Amino acid sequence: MNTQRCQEMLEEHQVKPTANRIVLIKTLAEAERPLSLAELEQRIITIDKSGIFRGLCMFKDHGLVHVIEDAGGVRYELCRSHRHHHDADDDMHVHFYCERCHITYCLDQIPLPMVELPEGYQMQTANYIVKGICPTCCQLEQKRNLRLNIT
Amino acid sequence: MNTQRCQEMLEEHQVKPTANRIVLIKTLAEAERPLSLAELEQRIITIDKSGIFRGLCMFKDHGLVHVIEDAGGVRYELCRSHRHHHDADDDMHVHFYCERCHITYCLDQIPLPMVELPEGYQMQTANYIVKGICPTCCQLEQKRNLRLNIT
DNA sequence: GTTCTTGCAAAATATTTGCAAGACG
DNA sequence: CGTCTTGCAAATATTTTGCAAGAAC
Repeated sequence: MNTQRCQEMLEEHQVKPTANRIVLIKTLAEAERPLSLAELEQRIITIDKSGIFRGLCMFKDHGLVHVIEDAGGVRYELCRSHRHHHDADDDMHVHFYCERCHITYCLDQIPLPMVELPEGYQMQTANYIVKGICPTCCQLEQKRNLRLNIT
Repeated sequence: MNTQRCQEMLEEHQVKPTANRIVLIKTLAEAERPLSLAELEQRIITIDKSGIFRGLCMFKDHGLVHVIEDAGGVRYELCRSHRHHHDADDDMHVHFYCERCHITYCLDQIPLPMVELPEGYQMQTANYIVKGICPTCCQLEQKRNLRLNIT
């Protein structure tokens, strides 16, 4: 996503487009998966972690990012939906957390299956995280097993 | 769950039933919702937090507890399924995290909707957390609004 | 000027480990 | 004995805040 578009996106969500925020949203947009605060820190050496943190809080409050909690901690992902703020949005998909390599994958192609909540519960958002072994780690393991059998 | 049953449960899962572990599993069994390490610490004053932590790790490794990550951090819940260890188990249900009171509710009656994973992903377990406002907080808010209107 | 934003340092939390003493068999 | 378990303290890691300097308007 180009700088121009990032700026627009911030404005659409009533967030003043400062230089830092544009960098932050751009980084999130370019990420292939949800990133933790620490990962964002690594990718954005120009902004202090407290600045990244505060930016993420602001984005969260304005419905710009999804917050995903998994075994690796809290991760942030740019929200691509068109609704704003705290409404349930239409860009929710399943995530996969690999217990081996600790990467959280977006399964964009799998929309969140909806459930009927009991009376009185009001949904704002939801997270569906499947945990297990990712294809890469599966393959590695298969190779390793093969090697062990041969030896 | 009585002490006897707790002990059996541990043994069924190949965990040596020490006094501490029986207390821990009993506390989990009596909990009406998944508990965090801090909450367990409050409820079990006789065991040090490191002991609780290590107990939970052991239980996790032996398939005795489910680990649930939500906006309130990591929580543990006794697993009532019959399968052991790392297999996907049959006691998975949806949870609801209240953004207002920060309580995580078990929606026991709602089983986890299953999704078809892309080729190569191997599921071990899954978490589905719906976030929003719980019935109690909803009601409180309605009352508050009512009051404000009258005033 | 006034308000908003930022970086730095530090505080507050939360999680995890080392180690020695004790329990268990 | 030798192994496993436990409590305590401390190390790590993570998240969050206070504050003063600077930027934006």
